[in-house]
Amino acid sequence: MSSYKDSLNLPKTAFPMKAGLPQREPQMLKTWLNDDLYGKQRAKAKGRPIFTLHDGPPYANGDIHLGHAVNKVLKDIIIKSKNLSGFDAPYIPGWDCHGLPIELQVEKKIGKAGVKVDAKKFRAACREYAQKQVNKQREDFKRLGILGDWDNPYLTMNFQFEADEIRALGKIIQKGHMHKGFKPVHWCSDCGSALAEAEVEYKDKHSPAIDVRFAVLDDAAFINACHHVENSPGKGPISVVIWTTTPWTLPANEAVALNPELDYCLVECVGEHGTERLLLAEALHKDALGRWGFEEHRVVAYCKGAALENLKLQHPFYDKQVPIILGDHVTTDAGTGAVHTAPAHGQEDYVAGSRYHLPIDNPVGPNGVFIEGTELFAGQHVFKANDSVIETLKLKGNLVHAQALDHSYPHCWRHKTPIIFRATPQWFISMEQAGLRDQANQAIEDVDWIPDWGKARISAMMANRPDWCISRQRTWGVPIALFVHKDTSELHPNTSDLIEQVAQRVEKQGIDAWFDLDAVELLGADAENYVKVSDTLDVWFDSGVSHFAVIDEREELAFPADLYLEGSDQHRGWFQSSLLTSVAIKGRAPYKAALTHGFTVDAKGHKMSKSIGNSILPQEINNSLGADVLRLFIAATDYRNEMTCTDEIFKRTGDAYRRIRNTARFLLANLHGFDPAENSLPASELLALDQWAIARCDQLQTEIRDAYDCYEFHLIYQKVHNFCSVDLGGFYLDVLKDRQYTTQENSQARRSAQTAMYHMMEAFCRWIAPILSFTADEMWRFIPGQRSESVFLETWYELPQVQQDSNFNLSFWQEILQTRIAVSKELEQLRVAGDIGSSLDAEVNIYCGSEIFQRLSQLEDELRFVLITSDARIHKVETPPGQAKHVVLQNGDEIWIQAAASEHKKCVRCWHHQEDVGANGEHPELCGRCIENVAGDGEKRRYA
RNA sequence: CGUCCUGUAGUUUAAUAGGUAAAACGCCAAGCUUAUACCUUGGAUGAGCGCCCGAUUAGCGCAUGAUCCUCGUUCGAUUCGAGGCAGGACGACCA
Repeated sequence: MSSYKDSLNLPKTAFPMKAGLPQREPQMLKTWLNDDLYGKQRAKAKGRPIFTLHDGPPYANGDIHLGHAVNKVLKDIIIKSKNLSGFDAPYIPGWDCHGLPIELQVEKKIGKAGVKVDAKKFRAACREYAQKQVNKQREDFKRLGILGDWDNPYLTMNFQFEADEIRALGKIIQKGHMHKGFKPVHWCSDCGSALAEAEVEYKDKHSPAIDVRFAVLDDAAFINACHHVENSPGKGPISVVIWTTTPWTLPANEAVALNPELDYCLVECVGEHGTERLLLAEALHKDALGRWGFEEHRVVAYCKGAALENLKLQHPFYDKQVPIILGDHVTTDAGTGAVHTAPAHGQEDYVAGSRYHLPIDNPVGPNGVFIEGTELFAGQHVFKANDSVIETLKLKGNLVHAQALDHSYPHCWRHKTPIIFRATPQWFISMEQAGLRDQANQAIEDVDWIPDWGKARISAMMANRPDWCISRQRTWGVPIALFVHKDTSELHPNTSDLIEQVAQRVEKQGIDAWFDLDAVELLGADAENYVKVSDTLDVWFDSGVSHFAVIDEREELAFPADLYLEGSDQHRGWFQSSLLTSVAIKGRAPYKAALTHGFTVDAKGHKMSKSIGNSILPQEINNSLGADVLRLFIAATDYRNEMTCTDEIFKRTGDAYRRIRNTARFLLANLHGFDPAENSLPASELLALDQWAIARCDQLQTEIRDAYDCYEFHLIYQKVHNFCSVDLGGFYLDVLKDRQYTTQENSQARRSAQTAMYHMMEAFCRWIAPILSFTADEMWRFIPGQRSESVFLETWYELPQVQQDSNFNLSFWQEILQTRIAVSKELEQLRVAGDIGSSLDAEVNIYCGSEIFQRLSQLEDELRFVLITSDARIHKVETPPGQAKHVVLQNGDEIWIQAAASEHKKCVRCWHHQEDVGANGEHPELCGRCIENVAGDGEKRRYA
């Protein structure tokens, strides 16, 4: 009996069932890197149309998290699928290397620049630190199976990048987009320098809170503006009352802001100043009057804030007049609904002030002391000056009320002292000056935003954004390499040439070339009239010019990029900074399409974060399930929304992975002994079922390629997984087993099946390669036949054309499948009753009308193989026998099924129950078919 | 506080100019032992409330058939509109 087992062609393969990905992947990776797979891929793709996916540089600080993995893997899937589609799709990874977070890390180690170490040493330490971070992150990215030019990434701190960034700035100046202006920044008078947002912490502070009169100059005009006046407009001088907790900012007052929509009321009050009329927001007037404690008061008139725009007010202690302006930032949370506006001392005030073209005069010096010439307060520190201001207000009779208040206030994180807002000169890229906003809006139209709501999002941001302040007062950054006149602040007339000269030096020595530069070297005698700008560029400018410093510089990339792909936070970040610089320099967006993905969240839909402790590290998954499972998860999830990450989901993904792997393994195992060059059959000689399998593959391949082209990877996962379970496991491969195992090794019947499986394998390996990269390339080496060293050097597989025979077309097989399902249900009944075990223990009779009979009988006596029963007969009848089970198929066809255990003996070789088992004395345990296969010429199959 | 996005069985995803909401996984059971740490077949449950019981398993009854909730348009809404809830992205505010 066992001797017959040896006569079967059982599956055999060295491709392991157990993936062992955590161990196997690093080995595979080593091979890729040692063999320079990426370089070989580039060489092979040379001359094909270029597809440029330009990498957005992650910040070179800290370990990578799941979000990084999602981003990089999505990029990698696209790059790999584009290469398979016949593009030359290179991948140049990048890193963002300058900026505050690195400075802070380095400060912790060696101290603050300019205090404990000199700036040059500090920058060297930053460079070294950034490089270490890059190296670390690079290893983690590689581990995910991402193929790219890891030996030549772009770093924003590369000398060439730094030089090109300065050139890019030059171009933007040339096109007239830059201007110098003032902007209030967080300022610590103890540090004597600007603070970044991250260096500010909020604590409670004890401040004076005062209400101040701003007298109205033209009472008549004011009363006229009111929409409702009581019987009498009242008596006494009219004032607008503001409330502030920073009295020291009053010297810089340039306006009083009202909310245009808000209702204001004029209140006649009688107090120590006699009778007067005060304006304040109606919603706050009860609170305020309670605070002020007037003996008598009544409302005499009402108006909207909008009605008072541009009326002039008298400054409470200076001889100057300031306008009433309007702004939505004015609220009724506290105060009087009238906001004292000092553009030099507040972000909101600055924005409102620039809308009204108010002066931004800043009377406060870097040490927090009022500068010389400041009337009344020169030489006083601002917080000490609060009392003087209050005294002055009292003297002038313009103090309505004063009290103390505890509130949250920004403090310097180093000195723990309160900080101030102070207007300082800064460089801007103007949105209007040379029409940048309009051009950018136009450029947005020409980009394909995926998903499409990305367009609305970035448009809204573009419409609202203020001028881009590109200057920073930092150490680790690319310099704004400009010379300005020491008196006029004008740019040097030769700025364009000078920038190029500086860029050439930076190209050789890095940014230190600028900081070390003696102006005389470039300007000669003129140097004494000019100063070197010491500001650095905003790091968003760094990455924002990568289209200029990387895409234009690298010959393997093409401008504009076909695709930028980042998280949806980058609509405000990199997508925007890149768009603005590109439009400013080149007049168009740097990308044809911008694709965004969502963020990783936990089971409850909460964002993953270190502090909550709900984050899952990619390294953990690599080491437990393997990077391919992580990649499969990323592909299987619709990345446009938030991506939920839980242990259960990863476990399910692992299950799905095993299904896919094992299906491939079974295909490979059945290709044992098959050499495509020798043994494959032309499509026309394949059995009908094998032709169907190839046609089905072809159909699926079209769907998969479409899905790759639309970046809908989750559909690919669904389709491939369903194909493995439903088409292959549940049907084709199940049916094939008998033919594979029992027919002669080199028979047409078996070679036909192997030919189909071989083509299937070639195609299948490529389908999954962009996603399950390690597994696909592992598999690749087990597919028989001559082949290149990696699937990543290939393009999509061209499946042989099978003719769609009208008798055996897809709908025919659909009907067979339906019949099979119906028969299975009947067999299950027998199984439950204990009549049969395996389906081969049974035989079925199918009764039907003549039309269906015509179709089903096409398979002749091979129908039993499709049904995996020992016998299957079709009967054309008018009235079926009563005990047959009536079934209506999906297409509406009616059949009647009768199934029963076979009464014949079981052939020990093929397990079919046949009448002729034992008929041959030499092989008493075999059926006739097996005897033919063991001792004769071999059985013939035509259909299945 | 503003702009934008998302919400379908336990899980991941489908679907419909507005027309029966589907698949796979998971779960339970069986079969096979010629894919064997695999594979096949079948099945149930998918939302609530109540009853029975010492408790479990099971059983019974009512209502109802998985598109976040509520309204609206419609013969008909998962789909269109409005409002809410929850989560997310980005920003603003704290005078």
